[in-house]
Amino acid sequence: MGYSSDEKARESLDHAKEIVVDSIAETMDLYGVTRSAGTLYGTMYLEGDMTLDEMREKLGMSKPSMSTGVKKLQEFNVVKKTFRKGKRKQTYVAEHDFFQFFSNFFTQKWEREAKVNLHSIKEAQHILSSIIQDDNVSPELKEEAQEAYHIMENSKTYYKWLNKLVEKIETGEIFDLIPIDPEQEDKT
Amino acid sequence: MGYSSDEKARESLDHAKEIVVDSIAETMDLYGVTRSAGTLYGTMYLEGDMTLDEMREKLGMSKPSMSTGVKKLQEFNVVKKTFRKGKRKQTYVAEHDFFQFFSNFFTQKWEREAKVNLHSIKEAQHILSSIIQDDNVSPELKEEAQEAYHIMENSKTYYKWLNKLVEKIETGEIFDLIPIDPEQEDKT
DNA sequence: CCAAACGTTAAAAAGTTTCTTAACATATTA
DNA sequence: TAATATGTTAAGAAACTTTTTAACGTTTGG
Repeated sequence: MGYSSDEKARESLDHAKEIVVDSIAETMDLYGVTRSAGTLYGTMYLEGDMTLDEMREKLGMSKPSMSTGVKKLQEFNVVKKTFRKGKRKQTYVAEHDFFQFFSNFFTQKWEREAKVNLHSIKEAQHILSSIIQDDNVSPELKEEAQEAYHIMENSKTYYKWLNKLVEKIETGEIFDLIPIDPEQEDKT
Repeated sequence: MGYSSDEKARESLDHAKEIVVDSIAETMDLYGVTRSAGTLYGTMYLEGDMTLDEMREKLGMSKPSMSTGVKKLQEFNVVKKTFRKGKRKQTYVAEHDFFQFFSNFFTQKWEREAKVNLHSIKEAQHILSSIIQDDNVSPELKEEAQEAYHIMENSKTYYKWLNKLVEKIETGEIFDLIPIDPEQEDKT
């Protein structure tokens, strides 16, 4: 039978994976992804495509948790449904290109940030304009309105830049500007 | 006495500010900043420097909440202590340059992400190497270890790129690569 | 066509975070 | 030095989120 170390090796191997999965979960937590969703992503990243039941067994959690977790990850565009030939169960696969992950995750948020804020600024500035143009308003209030208007106007520059950044990322142009370092030797 | 619209104007003005503050809070929420911390930042952004008591009054919350909220924002490097001459109370000021905000906020997180994950990968790969080199381990396990090793090795490329991105942002080089659009006329 | 499998939704429970009140330590000024 | 102001810490309460158990509808295979 041989392979006397298999049991220990299995344990070490799982432990090694765990270290990285935890680490991924911890860092995703920085961006507001819950720990369990992060763990789920990390696990799928290392284990390849999985069914809900496989996830449940691996993480020791309930199936509905897996279902909602996967759904949340799908919303972030970092997990997709797949089909495993001949299998009845649905499988899911994690985005395994971190550059794509970065792109999907952040551009979605930045796009939203720019859109939401530019919209509010428009609305607010419309109100402020009325105040500024109203002759029955005291100079003090007018000035305060002017100042707020100006601050908002100023911030638009940022949101426009953010949209540019998003575009550069979505087109992949960002990787011309900031090149990806060539991979080095696999010194196993 | 004149300025017959002042009362209404005050209300409109506050409402206009509120719209933008809410919007800022909502979008900061996307990155894992709590709603109240976001509101605090937004308020300080529009109102200028404030004392804890001014914040408390403005947001209708307790002073300890303001204290911890400000502290959290300081951790993100987007709020700083200031001194208001002649005043005893400490004042705080929000980073009012959103480009600086972006820089401070994201580079901190990306730096941490790269550091934490590269460290775990190193640790995990060390374990995996032992398995791969152990002749008492079955080929199946070895292969699995190899595969995990390879995935991890591969992901290092991303973290290195992230560090490059951080550097480009910290040095401001990013704004040569993706220029900030010149501001346009203030068409009040 | 029936029985089992699968995934999701709903409601309840558990856990976590945020907020407030109260107490405390430090600094200021009268 | 005493009294007050200021900011923080600690403990408890409230609110919110996550997780689980249970139930439901749909699909699939015998």
